[in-house]
Amino acid sequence: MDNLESLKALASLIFPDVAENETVEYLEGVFPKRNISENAKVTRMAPSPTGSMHIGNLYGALADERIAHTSASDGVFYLRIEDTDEKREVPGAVEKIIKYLGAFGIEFDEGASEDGDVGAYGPYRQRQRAKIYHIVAKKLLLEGRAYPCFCTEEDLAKIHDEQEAAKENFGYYGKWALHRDMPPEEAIEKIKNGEKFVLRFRSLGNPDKKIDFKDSIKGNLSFPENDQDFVLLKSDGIPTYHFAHVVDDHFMRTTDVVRGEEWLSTLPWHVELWKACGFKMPRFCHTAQVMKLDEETGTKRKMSKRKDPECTLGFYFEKGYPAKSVIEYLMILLNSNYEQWRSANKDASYRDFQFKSSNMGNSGAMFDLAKFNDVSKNVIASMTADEVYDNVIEWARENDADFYNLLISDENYAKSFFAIGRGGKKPRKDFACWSEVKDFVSYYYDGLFEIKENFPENVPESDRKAILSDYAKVYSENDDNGAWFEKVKEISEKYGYTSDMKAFKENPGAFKGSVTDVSNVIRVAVTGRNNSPDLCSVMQVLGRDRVLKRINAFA
RNA sequence: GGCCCGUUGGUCAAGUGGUUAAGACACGGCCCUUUCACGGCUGUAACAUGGGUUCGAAUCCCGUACGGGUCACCA
Repeated sequence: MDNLESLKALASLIFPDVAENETVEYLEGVFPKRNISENAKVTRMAPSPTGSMHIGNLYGALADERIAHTSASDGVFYLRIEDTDEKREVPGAVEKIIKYLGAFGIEFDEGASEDGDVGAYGPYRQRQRAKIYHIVAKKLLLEGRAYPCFCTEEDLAKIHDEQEAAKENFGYYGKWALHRDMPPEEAIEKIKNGEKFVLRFRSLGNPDKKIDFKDSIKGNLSFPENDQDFVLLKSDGIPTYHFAHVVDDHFMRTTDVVRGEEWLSTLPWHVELWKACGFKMPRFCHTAQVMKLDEETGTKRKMSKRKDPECTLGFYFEKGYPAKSVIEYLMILLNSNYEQWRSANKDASYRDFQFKSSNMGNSGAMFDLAKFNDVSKNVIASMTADEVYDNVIEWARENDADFYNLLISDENYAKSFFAIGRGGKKPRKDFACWSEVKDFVSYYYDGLFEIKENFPENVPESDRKAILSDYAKVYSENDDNGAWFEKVKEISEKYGYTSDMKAFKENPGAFKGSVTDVSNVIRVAVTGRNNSPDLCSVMQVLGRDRVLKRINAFA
């Protein structure tokens, strides 16, 4: 090859930062194969710091984390920041990502962190890795697998238009690849003239040929070989995703690339690039997207931050859903057999579940808020009163200062009403998130107490007054459930409301009403509503003064 | 439009040539019950579609429709 010398000249012109001895072999030595057990998997989360996190990011992160940490005790899950797009970068996004994931209990073994990079395979922020990409790019250039392209945006738009007119595939490839065969001397001259350029991959693929590929989730796939001369390095010398992916996942020794299925369409690019670089490909898991039913069109679509509030992670914090609820729900979406396992292992940590990428669904699961609420109710139902109290005040401190002050004004009081119906075998499932709590417990506080619902309609006002004044006389704060109900029954019978529920059900017309009506009279007076947990327990928590005051207000 | 992926009740799904086609959420009924919640029992409801292959197809093959993804110096 007589143009090897000019190729070398071109390479040193483009990569003045790469020294003679800085080669791919050198990098192999700097980032050696990881010394981990055979089954151990290395996965990564690789977000771009361009905006707020959404549920899809968390879904992916959880999949990555579980795959690494269930593979072996020394599996590695790391965080790499894909900050190659300077224009779209949002300041502080990295910290936010780390904070949010931490709040959901997802922690990294290595990579970018709030205190800088941790681990031997860094740096973990791509803009700091420019030299590494340049070393690999130089090798590709010298081997004829990369070339500079001087097309402007307008040139590319023109190609696109021509392709559209000719009904050919879009892109920079084959005969459309204008600068693919430019002699190195000419390129050198253009660069010396200060012309802007990108570094493109020189594809040797033939789209008439198919290649087979095995994905850990999708199974066997088949697609045409790549023929696109896609961009490796942008004009600022920073790599595109495609090039960064191959270089980083190789030198960070990722064993399993877990990413969204939107990457499936560029997989042929990556396959060819891995080969061209001479790197051994990792395994790939292309995960399905979290979908949402569009109310307007009735069709499935990707979750959208604008249309779906539950899409952003902030939603869960604002509503006060426990992080555990979100994780539980995502685990159900991620691994189809998780729910079954959970019902057999109620108290186990989700970390004890044997996660399998082959059990991941291969079509997009719809996010179902009703189902999620049920999951969350189960999570909260399994908490102790103390845990509920701690969680509620933590949420209220951020979101409802008045409620927070009420709760902390008497901790034991609050804990005693959270304890009602809790801890038994069949716990109540009253709320799915902490923002629902206030309305549910408002009647425990005089300042929030109000009559929200009407007294039973079939009880005339005169009866109502009589019932309440009778009950006020016999009420004792020491009554247990049995004693309490006996008193209610007695009053019921006295005023013609039967306590024989069976008889009442068989022939409701024969009675003025039943003991249900009588207890509801008391219930409305005491709680302001028709529904409440066990009334006797509620009154025990409220205490003698509040109960009598409220009853006497209507007696 | 090209390429790729997908399609089992309203939703999440099990299922890999022979099943009365699981289970969960939601919805209805019944039971339990002082209301609500919980719990128990129970009901309605599904293999997108047309052709093949086969004794036999949700399952294998081909076509069609529909949905999704992608076609940037974004990831």
